[in-house]
Amino acid sequence: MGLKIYNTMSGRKEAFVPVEGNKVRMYVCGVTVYDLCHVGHARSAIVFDAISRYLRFRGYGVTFAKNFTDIDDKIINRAIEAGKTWDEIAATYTREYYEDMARLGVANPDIEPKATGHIAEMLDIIGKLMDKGYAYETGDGVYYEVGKFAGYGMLSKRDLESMEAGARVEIDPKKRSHFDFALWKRSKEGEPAWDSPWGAGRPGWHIECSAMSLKHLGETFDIHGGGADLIFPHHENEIAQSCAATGKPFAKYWIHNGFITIDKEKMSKSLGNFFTIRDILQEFDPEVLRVFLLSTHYRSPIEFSRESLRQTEPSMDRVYSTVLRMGDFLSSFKEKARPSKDDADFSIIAGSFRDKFVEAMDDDFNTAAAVATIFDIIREINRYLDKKPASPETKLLIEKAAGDIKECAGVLNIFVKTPQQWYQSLLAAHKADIKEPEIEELIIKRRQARQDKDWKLADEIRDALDSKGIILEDKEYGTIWKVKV
RNA sequence: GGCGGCGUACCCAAGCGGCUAAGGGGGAGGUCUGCAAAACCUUUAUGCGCCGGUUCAAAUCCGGCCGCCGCCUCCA
Repeated sequence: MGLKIYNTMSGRKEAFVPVEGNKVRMYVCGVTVYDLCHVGHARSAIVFDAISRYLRFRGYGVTFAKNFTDIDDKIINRAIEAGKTWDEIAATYTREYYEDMARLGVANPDIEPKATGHIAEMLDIIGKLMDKGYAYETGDGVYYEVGKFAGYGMLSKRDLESMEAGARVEIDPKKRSHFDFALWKRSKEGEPAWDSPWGAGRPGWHIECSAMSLKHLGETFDIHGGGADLIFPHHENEIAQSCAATGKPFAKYWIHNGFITIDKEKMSKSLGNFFTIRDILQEFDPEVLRVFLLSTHYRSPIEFSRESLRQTEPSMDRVYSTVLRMGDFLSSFKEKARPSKDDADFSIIAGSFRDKFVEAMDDDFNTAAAVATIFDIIREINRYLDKKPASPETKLLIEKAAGDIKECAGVLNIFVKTPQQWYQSLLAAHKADIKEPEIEELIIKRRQARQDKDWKLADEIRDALDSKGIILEDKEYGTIWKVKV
């Protein structure tokens, strides 16, 4: 069994076979840098980050490109509102974007092209489309004539005729069809502009992705992704432009992530029902958001709420507690028993973990099922350690299990902190009314009380900490603190 | 109107023709513990929106119905 990917183009899962050898070239539509990102953007970024990491884990040589749309009407409008220049706005929100991504554990793609850095390439494609008769000029600029492209609608499964019938927007009389879209927009006075054979102007939205993917990944590449709302018209238009210009197939696999909803409605800027990534990270550890988003299959909608994020915290705490337990166990391990049936049983279970993880991810990047395999192995480790194993096998088995978890969870870039970092981060995220030194102090005080068998005082200290959201756990080697989740 | 998707326990969520319907959260009972916490064990859907049908076998396929959502305008 190999990797299978749901291809929007065919509407079904297909065996993944790269265009060339084991090289994978993928392009994902990035953000328009005119405002802070919301959790919908976070989902898309995290999903494709996990996909690219998994492809590498599977041994593919991945080239991952993700663009920035750094010139468009929203940026221009934002600049006017803010009394700044369009490129200042783009620079500001590009910087903010990187900050958010870093916190969410999203790696930078290999190539991060910007639209304004590819004007020449865009003009080249527009020229080809004009030469081949797919484009025409009006007083406003250059338009792509969708009726000329036979395959138009193949991705979004719609035909021009039925769309024309349902069109809800008034028709621009200069365009030959309502669905014709701008390749080049002639600029008005005061607007940013680049020279072109069709007058000074700026590019239409869709052409940038055709130009950048073509330049950096070639005419035909493996994976093209983005949010499901980009299927039409953005990706449909990219196909029309690219295929018409090159005469070659464009992307082989189309991957689209589902939306985040709030009260069942799509989270979006225009509806105003969004949380920015910043908003959420004020209250939650970034990894909580990441785990939450990866706990649902990437194509399914996710109903977003703080309540759901709060449900994610204890589940993660379970993993970190066990990581801590394994560390403690290994550092104090003493061999004093012969191999037993417990060792053998655990060996079999632990040995299959990695395969199960891969099986889940191979099935169209089923991160939800993959995360579940981590919880499975966590339970098995605890069950095994509860039996106080101490044979020569034991140490190796726990080391291997810990290593496998680290590797597989690492592919999703989750559970990568140390348990201490996790508790400290939770302490901050929960805005606990107590600092670490104070907690340590109280733990020492309580230790004395316990030695004196002053259970009343020991319990008072514990209750006091509990009221501040701190839980104490008495272990063989001492007492540790955790954040109540 | 056209196209697409969704409805699985108290909550979140896998499963997409065949082992007793994953996993997490929560609840109940138990083991352990000075007491706790954590961990583990047992338990919590004879059932997968409703009604029919196909099949030896259906959350899973087909038809109808109900409810919800998305795209068709910028949108991750």
